[in-house]
Amino acid sequence: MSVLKLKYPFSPSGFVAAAAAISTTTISHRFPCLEIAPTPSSPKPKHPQHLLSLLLKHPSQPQLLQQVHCHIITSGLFHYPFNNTSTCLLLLNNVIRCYSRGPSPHLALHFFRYTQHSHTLFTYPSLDTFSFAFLSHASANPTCTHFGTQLHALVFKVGFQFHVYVQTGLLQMYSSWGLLVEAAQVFYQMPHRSLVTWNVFITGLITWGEVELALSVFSQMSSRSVVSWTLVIDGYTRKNQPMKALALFREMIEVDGIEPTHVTLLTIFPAIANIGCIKICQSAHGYAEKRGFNAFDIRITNALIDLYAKCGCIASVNRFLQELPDQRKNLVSWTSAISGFAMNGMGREALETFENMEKAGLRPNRVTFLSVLSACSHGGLVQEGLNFFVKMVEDCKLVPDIKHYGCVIDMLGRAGRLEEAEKVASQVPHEVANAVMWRTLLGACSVHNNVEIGQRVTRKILEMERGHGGDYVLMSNILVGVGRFKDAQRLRDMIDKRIAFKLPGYSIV
DNA sequence: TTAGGGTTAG
Repeated sequence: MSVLKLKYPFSPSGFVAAAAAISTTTISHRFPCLEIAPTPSSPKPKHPQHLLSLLLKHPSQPQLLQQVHCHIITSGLFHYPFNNTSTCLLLLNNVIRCYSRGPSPHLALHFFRYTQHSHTLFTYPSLDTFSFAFLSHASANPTCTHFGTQLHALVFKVGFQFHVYVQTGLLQMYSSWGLLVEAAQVFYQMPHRSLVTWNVFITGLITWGEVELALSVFSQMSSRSVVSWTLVIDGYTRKNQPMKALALFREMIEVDGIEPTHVTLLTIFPAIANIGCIKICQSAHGYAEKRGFNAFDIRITNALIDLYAKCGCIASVNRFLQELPDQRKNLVSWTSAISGFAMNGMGREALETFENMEKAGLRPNRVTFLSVLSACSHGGLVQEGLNFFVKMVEDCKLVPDIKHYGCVIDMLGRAGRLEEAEKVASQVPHEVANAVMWRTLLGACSVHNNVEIGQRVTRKILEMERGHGGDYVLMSNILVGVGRFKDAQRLRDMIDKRIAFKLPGYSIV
């Protein structure tokens, strides 16, 4: 279950021992920081209250945050014995918090290392519970395991091992690393847990695929919020168990009397799409409409466009496009409609929608191009598709990923232009090429009975993956198509020898 | 202070 190993064995005593092993001097040695002390040439430090006000007013402006960070360091602000050190601590905490919520949370750790310098006012004993909660939030990614582990040790050293916010932060940190055993240890050793603590633990379990465990934890909660319900519903949606997700959704409303939020609806829609039942889709739409969700929230409307398309009801997609004013439509609205036309084989309508989107002044992104390429592929619009690929790269300067290449290969392959498809596949950058891309081409070789390319492609696939039984079956079918029955049988025999797996197909219709 | 997913190849 765990993907990473703790440096110290988990147990409170283990951490206390680890904490004891890390003395003050060791900490500053491990956190080398800038040796900056105020000099006559240093800029005059602004009052910490001023910097704090700026941060609180604009908490999500990365440039401002970095300027405050820079000013604190270059002015040596934390070296001055200000009277009101609590303001300085507030400033320090808010810098860490803003970094932890932004795109570069590791910068919070760089900043923290600076404050660990022996000449600053803030060495770890003066930090408060807020500092530790924000620091563990900033460490919640797998690149920060070394720092986070030491942070846990520090928590023991300063005596916050029973503080709900601090421990919830550590729980989230371990969960984000996939260290669910350690997360469980933190969770079960907490004498008091908040609702958020439970939800953080459930989130961690679901993120790493432990949905049944998550449900078990969920069932132990004395009171559950809509967030708790949404989390487990989402877990079952992701696990491809849409009926279970729907059953939980109903139970939430009928048994616990909890009203869904927009997030709950956004979670339940993919489950309904997975079932593909238009009746349930209409019922969910009616529910959202009645509660006023889609009148105000474009995300709900976009998700409904996607849902109707996945249930095969393209008339409703058209109705949304007509009734939704262009001012309300955003890129996701247009892209969802294009993707909907694509998956329903309506290439021309997808292209027309793309044109309308551009007329409305929106610039396509990579997902839009992927949808339109898929539309061209399914609609047999090869030249148009190739033009779109060129437009994406040359006009819009977007770098294609494996899915875009996959679409182009599929498009050429379906049209029987196998040599060109093979050429594109062989030119895909090595670092992004995958077996799926070659498998797409092998499917096209099977449709067009091309043994020569089929054999080359099969070799390519087997160099990458050997356990996918469908590849042997496809190639074997190609050989049967040209009467090479013995070769076909030999390939089928390889499925057993190489322990490849092929789930037999079935139909309930 | 801490929690929950709008669109993405085959």
